[in-house]
Amino acid sequence: MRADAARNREKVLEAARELFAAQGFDVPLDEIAARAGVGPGTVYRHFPTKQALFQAVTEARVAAMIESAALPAEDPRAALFAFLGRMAEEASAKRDMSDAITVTPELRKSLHATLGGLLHKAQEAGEVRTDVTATDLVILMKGMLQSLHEGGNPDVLLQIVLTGLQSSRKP
Amino acid sequence: MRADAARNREKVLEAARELFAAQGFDVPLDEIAARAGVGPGTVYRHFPTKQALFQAVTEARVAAMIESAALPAEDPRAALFAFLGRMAEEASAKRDMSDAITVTPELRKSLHATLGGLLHKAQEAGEVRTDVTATDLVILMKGMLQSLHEGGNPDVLLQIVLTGLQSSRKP
DNA sequence: GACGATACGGAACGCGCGCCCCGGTTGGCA
DNA sequence: TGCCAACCGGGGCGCGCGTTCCGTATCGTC
Repeated sequence: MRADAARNREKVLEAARELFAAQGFDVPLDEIAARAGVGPGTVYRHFPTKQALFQAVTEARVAAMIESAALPAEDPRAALFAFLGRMAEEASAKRDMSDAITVTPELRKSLHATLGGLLHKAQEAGEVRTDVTATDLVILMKGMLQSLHEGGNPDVLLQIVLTGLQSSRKP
Repeated sequence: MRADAARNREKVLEAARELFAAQGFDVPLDEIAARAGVGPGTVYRHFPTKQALFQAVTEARVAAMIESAALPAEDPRAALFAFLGRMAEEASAKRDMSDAITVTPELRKSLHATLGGLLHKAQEAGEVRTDVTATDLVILMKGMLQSLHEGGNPDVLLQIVLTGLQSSRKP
């Protein structure tokens, strides 16, 4: 690959990172190109489609999140809740996290699998209500993450969901 | 107004009711016109804009929901939860309920006011966590209502939110 | 320094959709 | 029954956006 090609590819990725994070998947591709200081055609030389560019930007962050979930094997409930908290944190800072679940089937599947594992362990330990499925959880989180961009208080919303997930053991 | 004009207006409303309910606000207006058996121009003779048609379809249902919230003055927590349940029920049957919050500022304000009243009473009674605002609740509900259309189990999702809303009184 | 391959920019295309306009038609009053 | 106003249908416009195409510029090699 030619030197300037590599440079432009990096400029495009940089611009895409910023704009996807600020405005989500819906940002026009021409805007990304303009910010990168290149033409739209150049973007398409490096990425076959807008979705591919989006995936290139988001999949690393999602992968990092998922990896971080595998580390601590202590309390299953804490592990699940920490992961959900991490998701909320990421999503309230960058608008593309919630879109990633919708736009890219691969990322959605990865998240589904990870959440499913954490959820199952927490349920086996009797810490989380057993009528929730991994699919429910992904969907609920997607809704909540989107809510974060509309002015909802992140801490409160997350707390509501986390509290609601816990098993209702009658005192 | 001429007789056939009134008839067409009703046919448009009927088609709009069905299609907005099935597909949400994003359904093309031409599709509504086709289903009503009229041309797009006819739709615009009766409603100045697509949004106006949407509002004409949804505002009656929202108003009915809001009225039903004023009736029972018993347990404040039950009143709030019943209303949220009603919202969830309506939204899982008709896809336009969640869009109504987004698209029509008036309806959003009505809902905000109603939810605010119910929430405040329930909070005063110590039944609901006090760090939640009416805005948070509207936003959270909107996210949850949208989640209902993506395969989430309505009962479970609603239960999670309702449980999470309750005051955490340590047993 | 020249030449071929590679990459660039941006104009242009196709498409979908909200919205408008106009020639033809229909309803209801005199 | 005839006439005018109201109304209808649908073709068309404007716009935004993803994507493609091509003439031109640039890189790297001989």
